[in-house]
Amino acid sequence: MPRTADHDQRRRQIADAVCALISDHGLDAVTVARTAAAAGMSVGLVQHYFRTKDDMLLHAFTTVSARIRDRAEGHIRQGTEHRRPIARVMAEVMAEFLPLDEERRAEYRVALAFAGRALDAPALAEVDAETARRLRRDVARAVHNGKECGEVDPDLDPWPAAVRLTAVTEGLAMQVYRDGAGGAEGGGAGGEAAAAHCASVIEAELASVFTGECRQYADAPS
Amino acid sequence: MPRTADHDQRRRQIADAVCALISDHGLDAVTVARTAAAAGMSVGLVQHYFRTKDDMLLHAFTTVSARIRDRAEGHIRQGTEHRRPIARVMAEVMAEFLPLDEERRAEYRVALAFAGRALDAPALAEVDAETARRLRRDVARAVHNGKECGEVDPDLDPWPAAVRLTAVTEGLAMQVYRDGAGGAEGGGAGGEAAAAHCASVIEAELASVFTGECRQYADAPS
DNA sequence: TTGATAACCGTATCAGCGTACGGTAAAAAC
DNA sequence: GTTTTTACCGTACGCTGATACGGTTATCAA
Repeated sequence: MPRTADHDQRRRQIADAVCALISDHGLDAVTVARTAAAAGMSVGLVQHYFRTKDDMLLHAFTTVSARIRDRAEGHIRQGTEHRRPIARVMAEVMAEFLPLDEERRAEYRVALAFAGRALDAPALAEVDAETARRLRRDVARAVHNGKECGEVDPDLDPWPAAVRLTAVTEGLAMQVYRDGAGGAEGGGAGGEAAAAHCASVIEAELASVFTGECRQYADAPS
Repeated sequence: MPRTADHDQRRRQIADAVCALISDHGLDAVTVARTAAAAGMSVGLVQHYFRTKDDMLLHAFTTVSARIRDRAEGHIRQGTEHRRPIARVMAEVMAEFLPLDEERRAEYRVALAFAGRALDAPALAEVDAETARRLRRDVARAVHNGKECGEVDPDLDPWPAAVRLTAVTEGLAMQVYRDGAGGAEGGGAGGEAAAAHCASVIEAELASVFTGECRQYADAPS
């Protein structure tokens, strides 16, 4: 066998370049040539790993979606392992989706750009829908689990609750992004005020679902 | 003075063509040539009314944003004139934003496409932010008015409430769009089930803000 | 009637895009 | 070393897009 290279590593490298370009200059600025330059390779090599530009974009979107998903699921898994109150874990997961620092803002820009293009690109739309479905499913599961330990009213239907919680999260993310873009930001004080503000909204929303105390498990020590 | 033409009518005609193209084939499919064809005129005439393509898109976005805004504000105005319970009026306004029928779906596609492009087009972003601000302001006002007639707890801060209500609306719109796109839809039964489902979520959300009965005004006769 | 001005058209121009393709270098197998 | 397969490069090609521009027609003022 001839000369070898780490296929996945290369593809990730390209996907990262795509994301950086989108975040910095928008999806329209993503060309194969620019992507290659940003990834520090030639146009031909990009073609070697992705037959078409659409393949490249799809892989980039799949990658970021997976990253976001994993972060959320990891949060949940760790929370349940440590037997922490579900409402607390959910608060963290929801906050994870808000573009409050520059890193999440970048990620949000990428996600939104792809969401826009997904309107007439079924493959992208499917990825988008799938991640949304999984998130909603996870939240619904969390609410359901909340019943068993007494945080949630046993008569509450988990599905509408999950829909509500994911909806406020997404909607809040949009508002945070729009407001943060225009003016305040810059220093950090404005951002933190916004964070506190959001936290209170999320808290209010969670309080309408997680109405009881966690009676079965004690909070983790640290 | 020479040959005259209705300037605003022409510009609206072009904006409509842009929106139709976006809704049918996405923002990337919008070219000056195609827009001209869709509007039934020549490329040169489009240029006569818009110096650049960006001007054209900006005007189109401004137009649709204004339309959406006016519809919402009209709803509110009419509701307050008829002395209807504020919670009912808000429910209608929020439902107005959900892409439940094909008309709103088309509008939603246009709005989302522009939102995506707004990420690196400050002029578009400003329009987007402005409409969001105004909507939130109107909702906050409605909540505030709710205090005077007894529908809202006097101690409730209208601003976080408005943020919550607009956030769920936006988030719900996204979910409705994504789910409706993939499978069910088609007939209308699925869509109506989704509508009922959404209504219950909105109702739950409104119930957590409008906790009292409207004691000052009677409901309108018809 | 006759300019003058604005509405309107069609096309040329030029840049930037995605992709095809021929070529080179390197590493594994023998 | 030779061969073979793959990683990788640079460029040429075809196409499409936005914009520039010169020309034509219709209307109003004089």
